[in-house]
Amino acid sequence: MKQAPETATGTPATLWDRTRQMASQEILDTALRLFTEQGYDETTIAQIAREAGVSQRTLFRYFGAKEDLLGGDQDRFWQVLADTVGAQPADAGVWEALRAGVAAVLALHDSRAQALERFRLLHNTASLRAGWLEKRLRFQEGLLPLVEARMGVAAGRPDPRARAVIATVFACLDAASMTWVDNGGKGDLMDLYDECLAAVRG
Amino acid sequence: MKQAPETATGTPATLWDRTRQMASQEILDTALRLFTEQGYDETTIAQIAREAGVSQRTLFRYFGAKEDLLGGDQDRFWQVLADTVGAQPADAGVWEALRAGVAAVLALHDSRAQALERFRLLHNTASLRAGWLEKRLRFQEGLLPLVEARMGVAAGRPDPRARAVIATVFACLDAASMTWVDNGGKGDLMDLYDECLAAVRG
DNA sequence: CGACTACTTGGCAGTGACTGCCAAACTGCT
DNA sequence: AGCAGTTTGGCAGTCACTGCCAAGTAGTCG
Repeated sequence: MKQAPETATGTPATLWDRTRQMASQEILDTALRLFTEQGYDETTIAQIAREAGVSQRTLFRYFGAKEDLLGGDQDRFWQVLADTVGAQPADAGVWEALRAGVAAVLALHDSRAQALERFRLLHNTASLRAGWLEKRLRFQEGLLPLVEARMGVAAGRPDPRARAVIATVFACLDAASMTWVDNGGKGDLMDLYDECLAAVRG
Repeated sequence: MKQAPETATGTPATLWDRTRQMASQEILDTALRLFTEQGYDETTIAQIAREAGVSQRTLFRYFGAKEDLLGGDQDRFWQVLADTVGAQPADAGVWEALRAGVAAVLALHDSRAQALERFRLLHNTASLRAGWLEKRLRFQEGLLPLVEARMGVAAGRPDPRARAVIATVFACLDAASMTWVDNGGKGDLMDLYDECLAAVRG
């Protein structure tokens, strides 16, 4: 399992990489379909593997856990968010910088419908939500230095403020997306996010 | 498994209730001890059951899941928080009301040392944290009407603001308790909470 | 006191997610 | 073609958790 030397053309170089790519996509599509059709908890790994045409063992090699089958490549999301935040001008405030990052990630979704379906599953399935929150929290910790630098915190005494700001941003994103899902995907998620932040920050 | 008809004296009426109480406490103590000694993931249900002197089956009847073995009676925490918020004067703002609830819950811990140990396990164990966050999110939803009433939201169009406020409060509590743990339990948690909220709300 | 009921317990088998291990199949390079 | 490195599938095993059933124990009524 080496790095995939992605060429600039978008087509991976070797057959292996192409096969991996296809298998991965097939598994992801099958999983999302089954989750949507019969629910997350009611879908077993065995079933996904069978319908995707791979062994369970291979499925677990591609995706380390069942929850990773939803939400596609989350690492990419986090990467984009962190990069975007880092790329904001130095004189931009934390809130603006983070807002830009959130916007960049939301723009990453394939389609509005697919995004809605993902969020719906995420918010309605306890077991999924748990894992998702956990993963996100880990990312929040990773984001910490980036935000701390922007806030100019003293390195000596531990300062909770950066953590609080990051956590609040995600809290607002949660509130916004939950309301969005409850509302059947009507309106713009980013508007809801702004509304949440306004409610919090006065 | 009926309601325990707790008498005013604090001593449960029947032998059954007393036995249940003792078994429950024994399990909880054993679990916390083992978790602390060897870590959450490294401790199996079988081991806890063995050392607590009950069968696995019985253990699962008392506590539905492994994560419930930490944090004792969380339902009580939530109950206290909700009650306290509800008991705040009508003219108190949402933020003050929620702050009072948070303070009430934090005051519930047996000892500072035990609270620190619980938080430490919670923040350092991924699998635990996941379940905890999930449970909390469910509680947040339960708190929603209480907060909405206090904010005077219109019933018609779904409004994300109440959710955002609640989520932000917990986000700050998270940031505060994580920093508290990182700092070895020095200082007052409530002060850190206030600092977080100040950083967020300007 | 004895019987009858209600509740609790423990064991057992089973499910489902997930991991380590090993042999077989396959790709890429010479 | 032939070797080396990579991927795959199957198998057995671990662990959390559940349903089921038989046996034990507490409470109650005659």
